[in-house]
Amino acid sequence: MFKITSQSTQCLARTGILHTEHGDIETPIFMPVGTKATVKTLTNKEVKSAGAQIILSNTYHLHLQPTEDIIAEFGGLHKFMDWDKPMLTDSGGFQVFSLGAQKKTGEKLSKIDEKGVTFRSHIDGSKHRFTPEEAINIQHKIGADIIMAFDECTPDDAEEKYAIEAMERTHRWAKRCIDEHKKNTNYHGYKQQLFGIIQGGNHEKLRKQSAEAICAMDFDGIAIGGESIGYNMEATKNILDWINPILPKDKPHYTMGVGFSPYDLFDVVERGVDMFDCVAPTRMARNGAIYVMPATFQELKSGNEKNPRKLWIDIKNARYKNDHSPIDPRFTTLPEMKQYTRAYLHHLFKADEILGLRIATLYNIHFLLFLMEQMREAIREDRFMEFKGEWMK
RNA sequence: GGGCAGGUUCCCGAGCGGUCAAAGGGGACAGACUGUAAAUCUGUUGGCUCCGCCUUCGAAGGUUCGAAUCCUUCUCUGCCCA
Repeated sequence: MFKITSQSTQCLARTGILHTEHGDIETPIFMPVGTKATVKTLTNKEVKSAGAQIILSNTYHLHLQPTEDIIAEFGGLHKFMDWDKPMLTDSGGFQVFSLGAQKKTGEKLSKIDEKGVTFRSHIDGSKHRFTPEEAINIQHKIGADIIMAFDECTPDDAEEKYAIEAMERTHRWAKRCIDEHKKNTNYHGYKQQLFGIIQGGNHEKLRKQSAEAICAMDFDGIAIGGESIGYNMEATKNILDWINPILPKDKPHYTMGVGFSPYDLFDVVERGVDMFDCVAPTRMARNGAIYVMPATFQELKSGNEKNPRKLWIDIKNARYKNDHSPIDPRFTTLPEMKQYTRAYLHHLFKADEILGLRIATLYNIHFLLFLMEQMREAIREDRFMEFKGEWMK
């Protein structure tokens, strides 16, 4: 189901093909996020034109709206949303974390116990219950090619005591997910693969322990989860270094939530990661942040940047008001991008015009996916580290 | 010509004797965004030699210890009656 096609001699980077019944995925790959059965603002055709091979959706969101039963009646999410390529659903494990966080109001929208999680809908406040079994059943009905075990996403700053608790619960839930999935791996008549998720917070001992436990189970792929992954790149690199000796080489490795800065992609690919997803490119696009090539960023950076990994411009900045250049003259692989000037995109954002969100989203997704294509090529030609070096200098 | 309502910091708009450099929006400017409660959120938005001082609420004059707030005249805007 997963075949490695080339292995770097310089680092752990590798290329591979992940086979699904809706098509093959060339890895390493970035997966755009389409939480509610849409990559926000884009049509499927546009998502494909950007180079997407697989997209994500979310169990929790689709369960609330339109519900898995509606989707199942269509024969699954592929048909419901007319997406014929591979798809992955997150289990709702992340919402245990994000809805469980204290918001301004002080209310928590999720509560965890051994059996599962009780959620309060962020839409209407109604009460919902997820157990590992329920999360798998919903994902069966939704019908993504790859489904995720129901886990407990550990906060970046979790102390050891809580990290152990969350990790051990995640392991027990992982086993329950496998048992439930085995009852029906072909709900809609095609095979669904199940990936397990490693937790353990920022603790070396726990990460290794979790890797051992998850890798020993019968999963089709291994995901590395937790808030730290992606959010804290130093921690992410450490965690990957700790667990890499334990990870099975012949299964796909998936870091959940990586892809905020283009630089982050290099760090995980170098460490043998095959798949990753992130809401950042689409969300940031909607907020006016547009990825640019390193040389372009050097030209345009203001000096006020707080984030050292920043590799985007804020098109809303006044400086672009009358800028006649294309968004990034160094990045024009999507032909229509040549025709849009910075001044025009700036105007669309300032005027609250929807087209601005669409152009920016298409652009950012394409940027990362094109970068992935170049990375795969570099790995195949065994010059990944040189390629990385060109970007980092 | 007569009557009424009103002119507030970039805009709209609160304030109606001291706690007012003046609420709240908007705009502008900047920052953030990481398995999407996100076309969202945060900060700044008169000047300065910045724990304080100066200038500001249509204009001028006045009352008062003290006025954006009260009085007088002028001026401008809107509506109504001739």
